[in-house]
Amino acid sequence: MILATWNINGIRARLDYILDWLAARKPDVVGLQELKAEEKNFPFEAFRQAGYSAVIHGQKAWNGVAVLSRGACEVLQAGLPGTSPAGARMLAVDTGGINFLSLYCPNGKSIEHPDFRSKLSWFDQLAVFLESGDRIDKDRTVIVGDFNICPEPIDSWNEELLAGTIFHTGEERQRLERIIKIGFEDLYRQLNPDTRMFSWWDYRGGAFYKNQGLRIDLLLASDLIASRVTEVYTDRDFRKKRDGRTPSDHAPVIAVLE
DNA sequence: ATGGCAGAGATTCTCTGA
Repeated sequence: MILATWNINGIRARLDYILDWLAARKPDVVGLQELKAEEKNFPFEAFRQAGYSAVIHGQKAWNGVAVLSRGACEVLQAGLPGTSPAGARMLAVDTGGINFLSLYCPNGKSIEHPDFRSKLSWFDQLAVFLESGDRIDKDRTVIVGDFNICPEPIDSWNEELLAGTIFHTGEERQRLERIIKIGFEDLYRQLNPDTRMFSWWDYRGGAFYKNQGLRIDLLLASDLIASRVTEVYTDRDFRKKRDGRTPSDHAPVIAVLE
């Protein structure tokens, strides 16, 4: 079974690129983020023809999350309770016996900006939701998405330069740690304890070819599911321009389960 | 090489992203 997460930076601008990726990697369940579209503009039919059902929680212009699955999806929760002003950033479904969450966590802009405090609150609400056990069976849950936090110094291209700035603060890292302590594993780090590999590179300044990136796109899984994982990798080829098609600034991250 | 921002929305410019 192949699970994946991908911030695709605009579903309408990226559709052909995503279809190429689905054909190449054949994932079973995919969490998508940053749809930048309402449900009425989501290309359900193109995904159906590619063999995927889709459920989405969208909004106009910004944010938006979806789950693609080869099997049927039952929506467990659309939107994180208590956070509606922050936008469409969470969708939980049951598919293939797994509770699968696609998250687009708030960015926060900078530590001085009001959005930074909102970001921390959003993570607090997420922890409350997960700890409550309402709607979600924690023992068979996978949480994927763009967390907009560098978990550890190894996950940044330049911790020395960026320590204490957005994505690199103790307050953010404590929030992520609280989520993980509920009972999840960071699948990439579990299988690759010492590897520096990123999932996002800025479009600007040649950041991709200079490998100035961050690992902010994560797959978390309950211990039971984590024990079945055999391989986790960033699909770096799909951060490159392909056949003249523009990539997202994030690469897909893929986990293989036996 | 992977090449030097990009997408959406309201109007040729602003806002946002990480």
